[in-house]
Amino acid sequence: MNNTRFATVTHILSILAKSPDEWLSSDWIAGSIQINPVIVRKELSTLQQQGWVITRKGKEGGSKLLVPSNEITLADIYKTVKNSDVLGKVNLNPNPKCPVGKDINNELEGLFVEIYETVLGALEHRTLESFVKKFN
Amino acid sequence: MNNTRFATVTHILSILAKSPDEWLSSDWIAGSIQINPVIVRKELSTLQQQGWVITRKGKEGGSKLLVPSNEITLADIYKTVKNSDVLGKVNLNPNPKCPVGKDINNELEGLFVEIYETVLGALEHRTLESFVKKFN
DNA sequence: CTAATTGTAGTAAGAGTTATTACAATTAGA
DNA sequence: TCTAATTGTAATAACTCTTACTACAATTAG
Repeated sequence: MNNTRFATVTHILSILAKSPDEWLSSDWIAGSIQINPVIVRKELSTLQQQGWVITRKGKEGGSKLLVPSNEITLADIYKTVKNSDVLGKVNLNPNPKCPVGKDINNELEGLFVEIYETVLGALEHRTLESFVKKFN
Repeated sequence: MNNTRFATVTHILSILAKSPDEWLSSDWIAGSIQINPVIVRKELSTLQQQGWVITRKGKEGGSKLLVPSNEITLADIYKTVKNSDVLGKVNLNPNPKCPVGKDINNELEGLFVEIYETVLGALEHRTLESFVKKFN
């Protein structure tokens, strides 16, 4: 991955988890991450689609966690933001007349799945709750 | 990662491993991957720096493996081509006045290292030799 | 009614990726 | 020695992705 979405979403969720009873505005959250509030609103929109967050419009609006922080794992977050494979992409048209070219994409894609599952395994046991405990 | 370098380098090494006694030209290799020969020459240049490949210029030139294919693991290849972390990048300037912003980059970077090592662990037991056995 | 806030479209700057052209340097073999 | 094939590498272009930012309609509390 070559973006900050995992970091941004994890930061947003951490802040929400620290104040589970307050409606926090996108401007306030953006001020902690020091990024543009529009980015925060876009990520909050995907977090709503996940069912993790509820958002209220208008004055005194903002967002809140809808799910206990021990029910969200870092693996869940990774699944939500992942947009590329750990080992990158396969080449589009390897030559089918070559013994290697003919089969390499099958082999690589199998490997990509295996590595993806390995990463999920390493993230599954870590919850948002345990991640947030480190901040005071 | 968001590029094809792992796939390309693995393809190049696989082809070299299949014909360990021949000098294979970048054009020939490029024809199997169906990418531009200049890309292949660039990757061959990094493979020479690794000490994995020897290249001969001029007419009848080309490249050959310099190391037995059971001494190169997919983890070695990943280390060579990796240019981003599995979980992406941290945000550049989280707010130090916020308890989360103050420490999140340390936490995330520790996590990134842990995931990197997990991926290496999953790739270490796979050699180029075993990978190449699948092609005929 | 007012002020604060979300939702979202549109645009722009910058970085990274791949393909491609071009050509000097090198080398085997006739 | 000459020729043809090949590597090494710089330069450029097209394309995609990422982030920042502006703008503004829609919503809502007080």
